[in-house]
Amino acid sequence: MYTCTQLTLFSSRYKPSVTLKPEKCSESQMSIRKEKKALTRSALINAALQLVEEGGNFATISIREIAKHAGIVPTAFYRHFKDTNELGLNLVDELSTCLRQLIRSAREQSENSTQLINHSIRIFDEHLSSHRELFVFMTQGRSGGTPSIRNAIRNELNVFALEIVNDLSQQQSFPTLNSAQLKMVADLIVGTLAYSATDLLDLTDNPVLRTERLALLEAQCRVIFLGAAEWKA
Amino acid sequence: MYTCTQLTLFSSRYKPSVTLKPEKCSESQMSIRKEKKALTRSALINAALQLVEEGGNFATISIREIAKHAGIVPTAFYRHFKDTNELGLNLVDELSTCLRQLIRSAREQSENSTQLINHSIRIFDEHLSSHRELFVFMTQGRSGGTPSIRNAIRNELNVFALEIVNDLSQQQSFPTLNSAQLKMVADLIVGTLAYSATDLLDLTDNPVLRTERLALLEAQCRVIFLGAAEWKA
DNA sequence: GTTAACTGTGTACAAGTGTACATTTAATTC
DNA sequence: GAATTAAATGTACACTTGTACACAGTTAAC
Repeated sequence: MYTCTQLTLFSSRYKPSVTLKPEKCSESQMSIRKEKKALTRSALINAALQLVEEGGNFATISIREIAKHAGIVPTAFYRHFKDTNELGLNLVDELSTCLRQLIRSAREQSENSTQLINHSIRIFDEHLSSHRELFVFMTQGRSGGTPSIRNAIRNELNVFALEIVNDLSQQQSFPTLNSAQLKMVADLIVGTLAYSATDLLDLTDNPVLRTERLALLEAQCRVIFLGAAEWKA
Repeated sequence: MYTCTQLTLFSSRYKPSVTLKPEKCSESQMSIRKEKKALTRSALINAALQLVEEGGNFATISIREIAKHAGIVPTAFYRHFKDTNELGLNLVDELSTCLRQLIRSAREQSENSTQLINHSIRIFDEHLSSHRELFVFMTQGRSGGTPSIRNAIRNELNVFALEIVNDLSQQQSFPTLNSAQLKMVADLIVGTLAYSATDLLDLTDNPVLRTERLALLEAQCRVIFLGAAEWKA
């Protein structure tokens, strides 16, 4: 249907795999030492995410807690991160990769664009479930993180919105809108998704209410699309 | 233009003044003791809000910190609240009053409904500034608070949305929508406002970007209204 | 006026925190 | 193989935290 040509948006940034596996580093063979370091590093990242998912607030978890969960001694933490804040910024990088995967999955499914909203929301939902920890971190951090983390997350959501702008303009969903107006609409969509995320993440073990919430989100996206189509300067 | 007749929604709940003054308790003359207690109680509440506004995360501030800022000894905290969580639930009550004032102000201004969105957003903006602490707490707590605080905030935002439904139906803004559909739209509006709040609160000392963000919010609300008008089952 | 109730004080302690520093262990380099 | 480098350990210390407990000072009740 269309090709991914927004290289300019991302070519400058490398992000590690979101799978959080021990950083395979595929082609380049690492030295054993660096390999082990990368291993405990992602153990720390995973420990932090796990603690966040288990109900902890990222702002309150301590270096010692993280280190314990990662199976290392507290002071070893400093070999990898200066701070919990610095670790948090790395979590944002994981989030970035995850969001990009989300966009890619949504694009694959959107061949038949008649049910575009349906499809996209289902994919969003699946990502919420399969990367719960990251999205809990995202929703927490966007308003409750340190200033630098808040900014980093804001930035990722902005990039996400720009991706949506790209898609909307390539599919000519709203021919009457210029790119600034498309961005405005995309921001509204992203905001609505992010806002819903908080609710959905809290409904993990209540399938009925969760489905209801998803239906609400879908209707709201439809309203946004209807409104965007009607927009006049 | 219209009268406030949604008594059924609120008649069962009393909320203290949001001004956080020492709980005047107007008509009933309190005993001196209870009066003093109420005084230090709101000193604790104000201390917590101040700490939150000064950049602290509510989840991380300690009983000792709050007590110190309130000018009492740490252990005296327990005479008023069992927990920081219990204090947090009281902050939600303050928030509730604040949101109700917001609705009321918006209604007073909405006599000429031609610029309804403009007016409402300006009022929203003013409330964000004059009750910064409460809204910082709200955005933090909605996704990063304890489960009970998250629920309490969710509940308040739901009540807020119901108020909007009330207004929309009384003004017959969208004659084609039934009340469930109006609620869906109101939730979208509330979500968009809440999402924007996080951004706006971070732009307090950057008037230029702040104005931009407000313009974005206004455009987005317009999209929502356009879409709601176009909605068909 | 005495007694009882209650808010706020002061002390105390065990548990948890960040982090400096010296040490051990293992991989890389020569 | 010896020397070097770096990751992880272990110990240590000065905080901060929540909270139990005994106490003091005031107000309320009788």
